[in-house]
Amino acid sequence: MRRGAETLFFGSYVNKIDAKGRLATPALFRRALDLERVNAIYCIPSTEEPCLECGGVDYIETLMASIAELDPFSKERRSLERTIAARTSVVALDKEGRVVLPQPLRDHARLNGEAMFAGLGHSFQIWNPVEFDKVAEEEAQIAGDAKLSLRNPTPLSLPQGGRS
Amino acid sequence: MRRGAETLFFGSYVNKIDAKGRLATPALFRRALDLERVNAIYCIPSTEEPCLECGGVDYIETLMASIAELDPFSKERRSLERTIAARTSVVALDKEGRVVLPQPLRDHARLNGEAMFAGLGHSFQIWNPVEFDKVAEEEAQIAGDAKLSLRNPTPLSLPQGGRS
DNA sequence: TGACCGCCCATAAAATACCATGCTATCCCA
DNA sequence: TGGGATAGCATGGTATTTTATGGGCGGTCA
Repeated sequence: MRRGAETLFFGSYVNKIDAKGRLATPALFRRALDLERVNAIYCIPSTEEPCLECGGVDYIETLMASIAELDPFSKERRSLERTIAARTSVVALDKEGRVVLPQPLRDHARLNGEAMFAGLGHSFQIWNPVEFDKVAEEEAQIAGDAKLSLRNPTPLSLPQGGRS
Repeated sequence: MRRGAETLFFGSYVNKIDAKGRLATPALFRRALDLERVNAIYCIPSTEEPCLECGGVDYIETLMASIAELDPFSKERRSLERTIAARTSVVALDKEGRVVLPQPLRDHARLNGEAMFAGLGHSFQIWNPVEFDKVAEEEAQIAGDAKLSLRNPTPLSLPQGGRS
């Protein structure tokens, strides 16, 4: 089982979409994906934002597994199955690691000339860079407050002793 | 699991940044990093100061794990994931233990000719030495006061809570 | 026919591996 | 105790590989 930070998605990258609609997946993300197993990424249009929720086969399996734990006849389960499984696109990579996003996905994320990959750990998102910038600032504000409530907060800046 | 003082980051070091942007990681820090597992350091631009919060794979995993404990659908969690995972750069070391910091990181920490590594125990920071000196005096004052109130006045016991 | 898709190859720039040098602190042995 | 050998480290330059990006070509399906 692939576990550990080397299989996580970190950082953000802006790549171009060429005339044929091709978009290079960042090299670091390709390494985090288990492409040996399935040479594709799984994309779900976000229900809340103009972006795509994406991940590799591990990601979609984890998602489906958590749905499977719900009561088979519950309303939640059925609506989750519809909004997730049915809306998920499996997008294959070419030999150079590029994907061609189906038109509905491109529309949802309002993509034109370039696309931004934003790492989220076990998954990542694809954004129009302009749209991402719009939410980034407000985002940082919320995160700044939330950070204080973490059990293991980010190390603060107390310098230890002098310079040697 | 690697736990113990030999895996902690202590001391401060100033190294040069060469024409290609390469920067040697201090040898003692390299030993504290678990480079066998992942040959890289993880760098996050500090939201509060012109410096980079850095650590090895253990550091980022601890951070991500504490975020993972939050409600998966809360706004706080999403914001933290985006401001931390998406802003984190995974920077590989070359055979000599040097890193090349991406331009956005160099800009954030205002680095030019040289960079300072400041140990923080489980993580470390990278500063422009000049900027560091600006805050060092004030910080030493706070740390000095805090130490007086500790029952075990060792650097290891400095609470990670607040720089108030 | 024409839009589209999967495959192949080309290329420039950027990232990375490889090799070399000089300095410093340490060790060893006379 | 002193001085030469040694090992580790920061640093510098060069070669090789990756990576993002561009385009071509034949097949397919409506």
